[in-house]
Amino acid sequence: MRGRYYCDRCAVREVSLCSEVSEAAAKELAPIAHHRRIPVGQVIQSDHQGLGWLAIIVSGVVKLVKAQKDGRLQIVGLQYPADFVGHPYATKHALIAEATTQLELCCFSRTAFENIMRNHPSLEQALYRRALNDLETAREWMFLLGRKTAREKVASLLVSIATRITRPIPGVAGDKLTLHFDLPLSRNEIADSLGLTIETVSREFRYLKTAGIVSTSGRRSITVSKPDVLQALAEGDCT
Amino acid sequence: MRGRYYCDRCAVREVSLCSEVSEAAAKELAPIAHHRRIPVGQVIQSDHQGLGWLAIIVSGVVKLVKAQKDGRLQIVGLQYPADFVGHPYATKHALIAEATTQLELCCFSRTAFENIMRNHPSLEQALYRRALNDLETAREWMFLLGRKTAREKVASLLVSIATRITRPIPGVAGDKLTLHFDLPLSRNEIADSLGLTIETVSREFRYLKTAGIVSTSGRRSITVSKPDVLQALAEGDCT
DNA sequence: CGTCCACTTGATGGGCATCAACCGAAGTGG
DNA sequence: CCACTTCGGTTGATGCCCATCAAGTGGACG
Repeated sequence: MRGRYYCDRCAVREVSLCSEVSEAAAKELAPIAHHRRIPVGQVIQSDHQGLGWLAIIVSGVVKLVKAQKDGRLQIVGLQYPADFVGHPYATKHALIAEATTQLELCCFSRTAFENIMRNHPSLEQALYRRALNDLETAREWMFLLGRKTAREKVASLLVSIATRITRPIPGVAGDKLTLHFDLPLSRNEIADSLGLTIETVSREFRYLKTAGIVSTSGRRSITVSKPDVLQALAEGDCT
Repeated sequence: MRGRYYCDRCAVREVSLCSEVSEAAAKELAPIAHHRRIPVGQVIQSDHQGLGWLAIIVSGVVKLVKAQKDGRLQIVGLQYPADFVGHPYATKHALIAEATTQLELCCFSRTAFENIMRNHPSLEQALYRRALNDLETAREWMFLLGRKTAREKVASLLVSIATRITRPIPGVAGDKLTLHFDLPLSRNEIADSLGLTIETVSREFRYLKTAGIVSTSGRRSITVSKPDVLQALAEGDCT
Protein backbone atom coordinates (compact mmCIF):
# COMPACT_ATOMS: atom_id res chain seq x y z
CA MET A 1 0.00 0.00 0.00
CA ARG A 2 2.78 2.44 0.83
CA GLY A 3 6.35 2.90 -0.23
CA ARG A 4 8.95 5.38 -1.28
CA TYR A 5 8.00 7.46 -4.29
CA TYR A 6 10.39 7.51 -7.23
CA CYS A 7 10.11 10.87 -8.93
CA ASP A 8 12.06 9.82 -11.98
CA ARG A 9 9.31 7.39 -12.87
CA CYS A 10 6.54 9.84 -12.00
CA ALA A 11 3.70 9.97 -14.53
CA VAL A 12 2.71 13.54 -13.74
CA ARG A 13 6.07 15.07 -13.05
CA GLU A 14 5.89 17.60 -15.87
CA VAL A 15 2.45 18.90 -15.01
CA SER A 16 2.23 18.67 -11.25
CA LEU A 17 3.26 21.08 -8.55
CA CYS A 18 6.79 19.69 -8.77
CA SER A 19 7.31 21.23 -12.17
CA GLU A 20 6.27 24.65 -10.87
CA VAL A 21 8.60 25.02 -7.91
CA SER A 22 12.27 25.82 -7.73
CA GLU A 23 14.73 23.02 -8.26
CA ALA A 24 15.84 23.37 -4.67
CA ALA A 25 12.29 22.89 -3.40
CA ALA A 26 11.76 19.90 -5.66
CA LYS A 27 14.93 18.33 -4.32
CA GLU A 28 13.64 18.66 -0.77
CA LEU A 29 10.22 17.28 -1.63
CA ALA A 30 11.48 14.16 -3.36
CA PRO A 31 12.83 12.34 -0.29
CA ILE A 32 9.68 12.88 1.78
CA ALA A 33 7.33 11.63 -0.95
CA HIS A 34 5.53 8.37 -0.38
CA HIS A 35 3.62 6.27 -2.83
CA ARG A 36 0.19 5.07 -1.93
CA ARG A 37 -2.50 3.08 -3.64
CA ILE A 38 -6.16 3.64 -2.74
CA PRO A 39 -9.11 1.45 -3.72
CA VAL A 40 -12.33 2.79 -5.23
CA GLY A 41 -14.71 4.31 -2.74
CA GLN A 42 -12.23 4.87 0.04
CA VAL A 43 -12.56 8.12 1.94
CA ILE A 44 -9.16 9.78 2.10
CA GLN A 45 -10.09 12.91 4.01
CA SER A 46 -13.03 13.83 6.21
CA ASP A 47 -13.61 15.98 9.26
CA HIS A 48 -10.55 15.15 11.28
CA GLN A 49 -9.27 12.20 9.30
CA GLY A 50 -6.48 12.45 6.81
CA LEU A 51 -5.19 15.68 8.27
CA GLY A 52 -1.70 14.28 8.66
CA TRP A 53 -0.82 14.32 5.02
CA LEU A 54 -1.21 16.03 1.68
CA ALA A 55 -0.98 14.46 -1.75
CA ILE A 56 -0.53 14.87 -5.45
CA ILE A 57 -2.75 12.63 -7.56
CA VAL A 58 -0.68 10.45 -9.87
CA SER A 59 -3.58 8.56 -11.37
CA GLY A 60 -7.31 8.36 -10.70
CA VAL A 61 -9.96 10.85 -9.70
CA VAL A 62 -10.98 12.23 -6.30
CA LYS A 63 -14.37 13.77 -5.54
CA LEU A 64 -14.81 16.46 -2.91
CA VAL A 65 -18.23 16.14 -1.31
CA LYS A 66 -20.20 18.47 0.88
CA ALA A 67 -22.84 16.69 2.94
CA GLN A 68 -25.70 17.81 5.12
CA LYS A 69 -27.05 15.85 8.08
CA ASP A 70 -30.30 15.12 6.27
CA GLY A 71 -28.42 13.16 3.62
CA ARG A 72 -28.29 15.67 0.83
CA LEU A 73 -24.99 15.59 -1.05
CA GLN A 74 -23.25 17.88 -3.46
CA ILE A 75 -19.96 17.16 -5.16
CA VAL A 76 -18.10 20.46 -5.08
CA GLY A 77 -14.89 19.49 -6.76
CA LEU A 78 -13.17 16.84 -8.86
CA GLN A 79 -9.44 16.42 -8.67
CA TYR A 80 -7.57 14.75 -11.51
CA PRO A 81 -4.02 13.51 -12.00
CA ALA A 82 -1.45 16.22 -11.18
CA ASP A 83 -3.94 17.98 -8.90
CA PHE A 84 -3.21 18.59 -5.25
CA VAL A 85 -5.34 17.20 -2.43
CA GLY A 86 -5.50 18.80 1.00
CA HIS A 87 -4.71 22.29 2.22
CA PRO A 88 -1.68 23.32 4.20
CA TYR A 89 -2.56 25.35 7.31
CA ALA A 90 -6.01 23.76 7.48
CA THR A 91 -6.92 22.47 10.91
CA LYS A 92 -9.99 20.57 9.81
CA HIS A 93 -11.64 19.44 6.61
CA ALA A 94 -14.99 20.91 5.71
CA LEU A 95 -15.29 18.38 2.93
CA ILE A 96 -15.12 14.67 2.37
CA ALA A 97 -12.54 13.56 -0.19
CA GLU A 98 -13.22 10.15 -1.68
CA ALA A 99 -11.69 8.03 -4.43
CA THR A 100 -14.13 7.65 -7.33
CA THR A 101 -11.65 5.38 -9.09
CA GLN A 102 -8.61 3.49 -8.02
CA LEU A 103 -5.94 5.99 -7.04
CA GLU A 104 -2.22 6.37 -7.02
CA LEU A 105 -1.10 9.15 -4.75
CA CYS A 106 2.20 10.82 -4.05
CA CYS A 107 1.85 11.66 -0.35
CA PHE A 108 3.68 14.08 1.91
CA SER A 109 3.55 14.35 5.64
CA ARG A 110 1.84 17.63 6.40
CA THR A 111 4.42 18.86 8.88
CA ALA A 112 7.37 18.02 6.67
CA PHE A 113 5.65 19.66 3.72
CA GLU A 114 4.86 22.82 5.67
CA ASN A 115 8.46 23.02 6.80
CA ILE A 116 9.65 23.00 3.23
CA MET A 117 7.04 25.61 2.36
CA ARG A 118 8.48 27.95 4.96
CA ASN A 119 11.85 27.92 3.25
CA HIS A 120 10.67 27.92 -0.33
CA PRO A 121 8.32 30.69 -1.41
CA SER A 122 8.07 29.13 -4.85
CA LEU A 123 6.21 26.20 -3.31
CA GLU A 124 3.74 28.46 -1.56
CA GLN A 125 3.28 30.44 -4.72
CA ALA A 126 2.58 27.32 -6.76
CA LEU A 127 -0.04 26.26 -4.24
CA TYR A 128 -1.55 29.73 -4.27
CA ARG A 129 -1.90 29.63 -8.03
CA ARG A 130 -3.54 26.24 -7.80
CA ALA A 131 -5.96 27.54 -5.20
CA LEU A 132 -6.88 30.38 -7.55
CA ASN A 133 -7.48 27.85 -10.30
CA ASP A 134 -9.68 25.77 -8.04
CA LEU A 135 -11.59 28.93 -7.15
CA GLU A 136 -12.11 29.73 -10.80
CA THR A 137 -13.31 26.18 -11.44
CA ALA A 138 -15.67 26.34 -8.47
CA ARG A 139 -17.20 29.57 -9.71
CA GLU A 140 -17.66 28.16 -13.18
CA TRP A 141 -19.49 25.31 -11.51
CA MET A 142 -21.64 27.74 -9.52
CA PHE A 143 -22.91 29.17 -12.78
CA LEU A 144 -23.72 25.68 -13.97
CA LEU A 145 -25.59 24.81 -10.77
CA GLY A 146 -27.52 28.04 -10.60
CA ARG A 147 -28.32 28.81 -14.19
CA LYS A 148 -28.03 25.83 -16.50
CA THR A 149 -30.71 23.31 -17.47
CA ALA A 150 -30.31 19.58 -16.92
CA ARG A 151 -29.31 19.08 -20.54
CA GLU A 152 -26.68 21.80 -20.40
CA LYS A 153 -25.41 20.45 -17.10
CA VAL A 154 -24.83 16.93 -18.39
CA ALA A 155 -23.22 18.21 -21.57
CA SER A 156 -20.99 20.54 -19.57
CA LEU A 157 -19.83 17.79 -17.27
CA LEU A 158 -18.96 15.53 -20.17
CA VAL A 159 -17.01 18.31 -21.86
CA SER A 160 -15.23 19.09 -18.61
CA ILE A 161 -14.28 15.47 -17.96
CA ALA A 162 -13.26 14.95 -21.56
CA THR A 163 -10.88 17.90 -21.52
CA ARG A 164 -9.20 16.50 -18.44
CA ILE A 165 -8.91 12.81 -19.18
CA THR A 166 -9.64 12.06 -22.80
CA ARG A 167 -7.21 10.03 -24.82
CA PRO A 168 -7.47 10.40 -28.58
CA ILE A 169 -8.90 7.41 -30.34
CA PRO A 170 -6.11 5.47 -32.00
CA GLY A 171 -6.41 5.32 -35.74
CA VAL A 172 -8.64 8.37 -36.01
CA ALA A 173 -7.04 11.54 -37.26
CA GLY A 174 -7.68 14.79 -35.43
CA ASP A 175 -8.49 14.87 -31.73
CA LYS A 176 -11.61 16.93 -32.26
CA LEU A 177 -13.51 14.40 -34.31
CA THR A 178 -14.13 11.66 -31.79
CA LEU A 179 -13.31 11.44 -28.11
CA HIS A 180 -13.27 8.32 -26.05
CA PHE A 181 -12.80 7.86 -22.34
CA ASP A 182 -14.04 6.10 -19.24
CA LEU A 183 -16.29 8.07 -16.95
CA PRO A 184 -14.62 8.37 -13.56
CA LEU A 185 -18.04 8.76 -11.95
CA SER A 186 -21.10 6.60 -11.41
CA ARG A 187 -24.51 7.92 -12.41
CA ASN A 188 -25.11 8.76 -8.78
CA GLU A 189 -21.91 10.76 -8.62
CA ILE A 190 -22.79 12.55 -11.83
CA ALA A 191 -26.14 13.49 -10.34
CA ASP A 192 -24.44 14.72 -7.17
CA SER A 193 -22.05 16.81 -9.25
CA LEU A 194 -24.81 18.51 -11.18
CA GLY A 195 -27.48 18.98 -8.54
CA LEU A 196 -29.78 16.54 -10.32
CA THR A 197 -31.25 13.09 -9.71
CA ILE A 198 -29.95 9.91 -11.29
CA GLU A 199 -33.16 9.55 -13.26
CA THR A 200 -32.74 12.91 -14.92
CA VAL A 201 -29.10 12.14 -15.68
CA SER A 202 -30.15 8.86 -17.23
CA ARG A 203 -32.76 10.57 -19.40
CA GLU A 204 -30.27 13.13 -20.63
CA PHE A 205 -27.83 10.38 -21.52
CA ARG A 206 -30.60 8.75 -23.50
CA TYR A 207 -31.20 12.01 -25.34
CA LEU A 208 -27.51 12.37 -26.19
CA LYS A 209 -27.42 8.81 -27.46
CA THR A 210 -30.56 9.00 -29.60
CA ALA A 211 -29.30 12.32 -30.98
CA GLY A 212 -26.14 10.55 -32.05
CA ILE A 213 -23.93 12.86 -30.04
CA VAL A 214 -22.42 10.18 -27.83
CA SER A 215 -22.48 6.42 -27.57
CA THR A 216 -21.79 4.26 -24.56
CA SER A 217 -20.69 0.73 -23.90
CA GLY A 218 -20.95 -0.70 -20.45
CA ARG A 219 -21.51 1.66 -17.58
CA ARG A 220 -18.40 3.75 -17.80
CA SER A 221 -17.08 3.74 -21.33
CA ILE A 222 -18.24 6.64 -23.46
CA THR A 223 -17.50 7.88 -26.96
CA VAL A 224 -18.27 11.42 -28.02
CA SER A 225 -18.83 11.39 -31.74
CA LYS A 226 -19.90 15.03 -32.04
CA PRO A 227 -17.78 17.04 -29.61
CA ASP A 228 -18.75 20.32 -31.26
CA VAL A 229 -22.45 19.65 -30.77
CA LEU A 230 -21.83 18.60 -27.18
CA GLN A 231 -19.90 21.80 -26.58
CA ALA A 232 -22.73 23.84 -28.08
CA LEU A 233 -25.27 22.08 -25.88
CA ALA A 234 -23.11 22.80 -22.83
CA GLU A 235 -23.29 26.49 -23.57
CA GLY A 236 -26.99 26.55 -24.21
CA ASP A 237 -27.15 26.87 -28.00
CA CYS A 238 -30.49 25.11 -27.98
CA THR A 239 -30.45 23.63 -31.45
CA MET B 1 -12.21 60.38 -6.22
CA ARG B 2 -8.64 59.36 -5.49
CA GLY B 3 -6.08 60.28 -2.90
CA ARG B 4 -3.48 58.99 -0.55
CA TYR B 5 -4.72 56.45 1.94
CA TYR B 6 -4.14 57.06 5.62
CA CYS B 7 -3.74 53.75 7.37
CA ASP B 8 -3.99 55.21 10.84
CA ARG B 9 -7.58 56.17 10.14
CA CYS B 10 -8.39 52.91 8.39
CA ALA B 11 -11.71 51.37 9.39
CA VAL B 12 -10.70 47.80 8.61
CA ARG B 13 -7.09 47.87 9.66
CA GLU B 14 -7.46 45.22 12.36
CA VAL B 15 -9.28 42.71 10.20
CA SER B 16 -7.86 43.18 6.74
CA LEU B 17 -4.85 41.69 5.05
CA CYS B 18 -2.70 44.38 6.65
CA SER B 19 -3.18 42.87 10.08
CA GLU B 20 -2.02 39.47 8.82
CA VAL B 21 1.31 40.39 7.29
CA SER B 22 4.65 41.18 8.86
CA GLU B 23 5.20 44.68 10.12
CA ALA B 24 7.83 45.19 7.47
CA ALA B 25 5.39 44.29 4.71
CA ALA B 26 2.72 46.57 6.17
CA LYS B 27 5.20 49.43 6.22
CA GLU B 28 5.90 48.94 2.55
CA LEU B 29 2.25 48.70 1.61
CA ALA B 30 1.17 51.88 3.39
CA PRO B 31 2.89 54.39 1.06
CA ILE B 32 1.55 52.79 -2.12
CA ALA B 33 -2.06 52.71 -0.88
CA HIS B 34 -4.56 54.99 -2.54
CA HIS B 35 -8.05 55.85 -1.44
CA ARG B 36 -10.86 55.60 -3.91
CA ARG B 37 -14.60 56.14 -3.81
CA ILE B 38 -16.87 54.22 -6.17
CA PRO B 39 -20.56 54.89 -6.86
CA VAL B 40 -23.24 52.18 -6.82
CA GLY B 41 -23.39 50.08 -9.94
CA GLN B 42 -19.93 50.87 -11.24
CA VAL B 43 -18.00 47.99 -12.72
CA ILE B 44 -14.56 47.91 -11.17
CA GLN B 45 -13.16 44.87 -12.95
CA SER B 46 -14.13 43.06 -16.12
CA ASP B 47 -12.34 41.18 -18.87
CA HIS B 48 -9.34 43.38 -19.39
CA GLN B 49 -10.43 46.39 -17.36
CA GLY B 50 -9.21 47.07 -13.87
CA LEU B 51 -6.22 44.80 -14.26
CA GLY B 52 -3.85 47.55 -13.17
CA TRP B 53 -4.76 47.51 -9.54
CA LEU B 54 -5.87 45.45 -6.56
CA ALA B 55 -7.87 46.63 -3.59
CA ILE B 56 -9.00 46.08 -0.05
CA ILE B 57 -12.62 46.99 0.58
CA VAL B 58 -12.92 49.58 3.33
CA SER B 59 -16.68 49.94 3.16
CA GLY B 60 -19.42 48.68 0.88
CA VAL B 61 -20.04 45.42 -0.94
CA VAL B 62 -18.77 44.08 -4.27
CA LYS B 63 -20.48 41.37 -6.30
CA LEU B 64 -18.57 39.00 -8.55
CA VAL B 65 -20.69 38.04 -11.54
CA LYS B 66 -20.31 35.35 -14.12
CA ALA B 67 -22.22 36.08 -17.31
CA GLN B 68 -23.06 34.12 -20.42
CA LYS B 69 -23.61 35.65 -23.86
CA ASP B 70 -27.31 34.79 -23.77
CA GLY B 71 -27.79 37.08 -20.79
CA ARG B 72 -27.91 34.58 -17.99
CA LEU B 73 -26.17 35.80 -14.85
CA GLN B 74 -24.92 34.18 -11.69
CA ILE B 75 -23.37 36.02 -8.79
CA VAL B 76 -20.49 33.81 -7.68
CA GLY B 77 -19.09 35.85 -4.85
CA LEU B 78 -19.77 38.75 -2.49
CA GLN B 79 -16.88 40.68 -1.03
CA TYR B 80 -17.37 42.67 2.15
CA PRO B 81 -15.27 45.21 4.03
CA ALA B 82 -11.75 43.90 4.75
CA ASP B 83 -11.99 41.50 1.81
CA PHE B 84 -9.53 41.61 -1.04
CA VAL B 85 -10.52 42.28 -4.65
CA GLY B 86 -8.42 41.12 -7.60
CA HIS B 87 -5.84 38.40 -7.96
CA PRO B 88 -2.13 38.91 -8.25
CA TYR B 89 -0.59 37.06 -11.20
CA ALA B 90 -3.91 37.08 -13.07
CA THR B 91 -3.61 38.20 -16.65
CA LYS B 92 -7.33 38.57 -17.25
CA HIS B 93 -10.54 38.62 -15.28
CA ALA B 94 -12.97 35.79 -15.82
CA LEU B 95 -15.52 37.68 -13.75
CA ILE B 96 -17.16 41.04 -13.56
CA ALA B 97 -16.71 42.85 -10.26
CA GLU B 98 -19.32 45.51 -9.59
CA ALA B 99 -20.21 47.78 -6.69
CA THR B 100 -23.62 46.84 -5.24
CA THR B 101 -23.37 49.74 -2.81
CA GLN B 102 -21.24 52.81 -2.61
CA LEU B 103 -17.65 51.73 -2.01
CA GLU B 104 -14.54 52.92 -0.32
CA LEU B 105 -11.49 51.10 -1.54
CA CYS B 106 -7.88 51.01 -0.52
CA CYS B 107 -6.14 50.47 -3.86
CA PHE B 108 -2.68 49.26 -4.80
CA SER B 109 -1.00 49.33 -8.16
CA ARG B 110 -0.67 45.73 -9.24
CA THR B 111 2.99 45.93 -10.16
CA ALA B 112 4.00 47.68 -6.95
CA PHE B 113 1.97 45.19 -4.94
CA GLU B 114 3.52 42.21 -6.67
CA ASN B 115 6.98 43.61 -6.07
CA ILE B 116 6.31 43.77 -2.36
CA MET B 117 4.92 40.23 -2.48
CA ARG B 118 8.18 38.96 -3.89
CA ASN B 119 10.09 40.21 -0.89
CA HIS B 120 7.53 39.37 1.79
CA PRO B 121 6.33 35.78 1.99
CA SER B 122 3.94 36.75 4.77
CA LEU B 123 1.95 38.78 2.26
CA GLU B 124 1.73 35.91 -0.18
CA GLN B 125 0.74 33.59 2.63
CA ALA B 126 -2.01 35.92 3.80
CA LEU B 127 -3.41 36.04 0.28
CA TYR B 128 -3.19 32.29 -0.01
CA ARG B 129 -5.21 31.85 3.17
CA ARG B 130 -7.80 34.26 1.87
CA ALA B 131 -8.01 32.36 -1.39
CA LEU B 132 -8.63 29.18 0.58
CA ASN B 133 -11.39 30.94 2.50
CA ASP B 134 -12.96 32.14 -0.72
CA LEU B 135 -12.78 28.60 -2.04
CA GLU B 136 -14.50 27.27 1.05
CA THR B 137 -17.20 29.93 0.71
CA ALA B 138 -17.68 29.14 -2.97
CA ARG B 139 -18.12 25.44 -2.21
CA GLU B 140 -20.63 26.17 0.51
CA TRP B 141 -22.51 28.18 -2.07
CA MET B 142 -22.31 25.30 -4.56
CA PHE B 143 -24.20 23.14 -2.10
CA LEU B 144 -26.81 25.86 -1.77
CA LEU B 145 -27.22 26.21 -5.53
CA GLY B 146 -27.35 22.50 -6.21
CA ARG B 147 -29.28 21.10 -3.32
CA LYS B 148 -31.30 23.69 -1.42
CA THR B 149 -34.90 24.77 -2.01
CA ALA B 150 -35.88 28.38 -2.72
CA ARG B 151 -36.90 28.88 0.91
CA GLU B 152 -33.63 27.52 2.23
CA LYS B 153 -31.70 29.59 -0.27
CA VAL B 154 -33.25 32.88 0.75
CA ALA B 155 -32.88 32.08 4.44
CA SER B 156 -29.25 31.08 3.90
CA LEU B 157 -28.42 34.29 2.09
CA LEU B 158 -29.96 36.40 4.82
CA VAL B 159 -28.02 34.52 7.48
CA SER B 160 -24.84 34.88 5.48
CA ILE B 161 -25.29 38.61 4.95
CA ALA B 162 -26.30 39.15 8.54
CA THR B 163 -23.18 37.47 9.87
CA ARG B 164 -21.04 39.73 7.74
CA ILE B 165 -22.65 43.14 8.13
CA THR B 166 -25.16 43.15 10.94
CA ARG B 167 -24.96 45.82 13.57
CA PRO B 168 -26.70 45.05 16.86
CA ILE B 169 -29.88 46.98 17.43
CA PRO B 170 -29.22 49.75 19.91
CA GLY B 171 -31.23 49.41 23.09
CA VAL B 172 -31.84 45.72 22.66
CA ALA B 173 -29.82 43.40 24.82
CA GLY B 174 -28.13 40.37 23.28
CA ASP B 175 -27.10 40.30 19.65
CA LYS B 176 -28.93 37.06 18.96
CA LEU B 177 -32.40 38.33 19.68
CA THR B 178 -32.90 40.81 16.88
CA LEU B 179 -30.69 41.70 13.95
CA HIS B 180 -31.04 44.74 11.80
CA PHE B 181 -29.20 45.72 8.66
CA ASP B 182 -29.52 47.11 5.16
CA LEU B 183 -29.47 44.60 2.35
CA PRO B 184 -26.50 45.34 0.12
CA LEU B 185 -28.35 43.73 -2.80
CA SER B 186 -31.42 44.48 -4.87
CA ARG B 187 -34.04 41.78 -5.37
CA ASN B 188 -32.54 41.13 -8.76
CA GLU B 189 -29.11 40.66 -7.27
CA ILE B 190 -30.51 38.36 -4.61
CA ALA B 191 -32.11 36.27 -7.34
CA ASP B 192 -28.84 36.17 -9.26
CA SER B 193 -27.01 35.06 -6.14
CA LEU B 194 -29.37 32.19 -5.48
CA GLY B 195 -30.09 30.93 -8.96
CA LEU B 196 -33.75 32.01 -8.68
CA THR B 197 -36.06 34.59 -10.25
CA ILE B 198 -37.04 37.84 -8.59
CA GLU B 199 -40.62 36.64 -8.31
CA THR B 200 -39.65 33.61 -6.29
CA VAL B 201 -37.42 35.73 -4.08
CA SER B 202 -40.28 38.12 -3.51
CA ARG B 203 -42.63 35.29 -2.56
CA GLU B 204 -40.15 33.87 -0.09
CA PHE B 205 -39.75 37.29 1.49
CA ARG B 206 -43.50 37.41 1.83
CA TYR B 207 -43.45 34.04 3.56
CA LEU B 208 -40.75 35.17 5.99
CA LYS B 209 -42.73 38.29 6.77
CA THR B 210 -46.08 36.61 7.31
CA ALA B 211 -44.35 33.99 9.45
CA GLY B 212 -43.04 36.80 11.62
CA ILE B 213 -39.42 35.83 11.07
CA VAL B 214 -38.34 39.09 9.49
CA SER B 215 -39.83 42.49 8.83
CA THR B 216 -38.83 45.04 6.24
CA SER B 217 -39.12 48.75 5.74
CA GLY B 218 -38.38 50.29 2.42
CA ARG B 219 -36.55 48.21 -0.13
CA ARG B 220 -33.32 47.56 1.67
CA SER B 221 -33.84 47.76 5.40
CA ILE B 222 -34.52 44.46 7.10
CA THR B 223 -34.99 43.29 10.68
CA VAL B 224 -34.60 39.67 11.65
CA SER B 225 -36.73 39.10 14.70
CA LYS B 226 -36.21 35.34 14.88
CA PRO B 227 -32.61 34.62 13.88
CA ASP B 228 -32.78 31.09 15.28
CA VAL B 229 -35.78 30.20 13.11
CA LEU B 230 -34.12 31.76 10.08
CA GLN B 231 -31.02 29.71 10.75
CA ALA B 232 -33.08 26.55 11.05
CA LEU B 233 -34.83 27.31 7.76
CA ALA B 234 -31.48 27.85 6.09
CA GLU B 235 -30.41 24.35 7.04
CA GLY B 236 -33.62 22.72 5.97
CA ASP B 237 -35.33 21.97 9.28
CA CYS B 238 -38.66 22.19 7.55
CA THR B 239 -40.83 23.23 10.47
C1' DC C 1 -29.41 -20.11 -12.67
C1' DG C 2 -30.65 -16.93 -9.19
C1' DT C 3 -29.43 -12.74 -6.79
C1' DC C 4 -27.87 -8.29 -6.53
C1' DC C 5 -26.97 -3.81 -7.92
C1' DA C 6 -26.44 0.00 -10.98
C1' DC C 7 -28.96 1.84 -14.20
C1' DT C 8 -33.11 2.66 -17.19
C1' DT C 9 -37.74 3.73 -18.29
C1' DG C 10 -42.39 5.17 -17.29
C1' DA C 11 -46.19 7.81 -14.74
C1' DT C 12 -47.27 11.48 -11.88
C1' DG C 13 -46.84 15.67 -9.28
C1' DG C 14 -44.75 19.78 -7.29
C1' DG C 15 -41.67 23.64 -7.13
C1' DC C 16 -40.24 27.19 -9.40
C1' DA C 17 -40.14 29.80 -13.98
C1' DT C 18 -42.74 32.40 -16.97
C1' DC C 19 -46.04 35.66 -18.35
C1' DA C 20 -48.79 39.39 -17.02
C1' DA C 21 -50.98 42.85 -14.24
C1' DC C 22 -50.49 45.86 -10.49
C1' DC C 23 -48.44 48.90 -6.93
C1' DG C 24 -45.91 52.64 -4.79
C1' DA C 25 -42.09 55.69 -4.57
C1' DA C 26 -39.23 58.82 -6.99
C1' DG C 27 -38.51 61.71 -10.49
C1' DT C 28 -39.94 64.95 -14.69
C1' DG C 29 -41.95 68.36 -17.06
C1' DG C 30 -45.54 71.48 -18.17
C1' DC D 1 -48.75 71.55 -8.13
C1' DC D 2 -50.25 67.71 -10.49
C1' DA D 3 -50.48 64.44 -14.44
C1' DC D 4 -47.21 61.32 -16.45
C1' DT D 5 -43.42 58.27 -16.64
C1' DT D 6 -40.13 55.19 -14.87
C1' DC D 7 -38.39 51.71 -12.17
C1' DG D 8 -38.00 48.27 -8.56
C1' DG D 9 -40.80 45.35 -6.43
C1' DT D 10 -45.21 42.57 -5.51
C1' DT D 11 -48.91 39.52 -6.52
C1' DG D 12 -51.55 36.33 -9.34
C1' DA D 13 -52.37 32.62 -13.07
C1' DT D 14 -50.46 29.15 -15.68
C1' DG D 15 -47.21 25.79 -17.34
C1' DC D 16 -42.98 23.27 -17.69
C1' DC D 17 -38.90 21.10 -16.05
C1' DC D 18 -37.28 18.08 -13.17
C1' DA D 19 -38.10 15.38 -8.69
C1' DT D 20 -40.45 11.62 -6.98
C1' DC D 21 -42.34 7.17 -6.93
C1' DA D 22 -42.47 2.80 -9.01
C1' DA D 23 -41.45 -0.95 -12.03
C1' DG D 24 -38.39 -3.02 -15.27
C1' DT D 25 -33.76 -4.35 -17.39
C1' DG D 26 -29.35 -6.25 -17.85
C1' DG D 27 -24.74 -7.25 -16.61
C1' DA D 28 -21.71 -9.24 -12.90
C1' DC D 29 -20.91 -12.71 -9.86
C1' DG D 30 -21.50 -16.60 -6.84
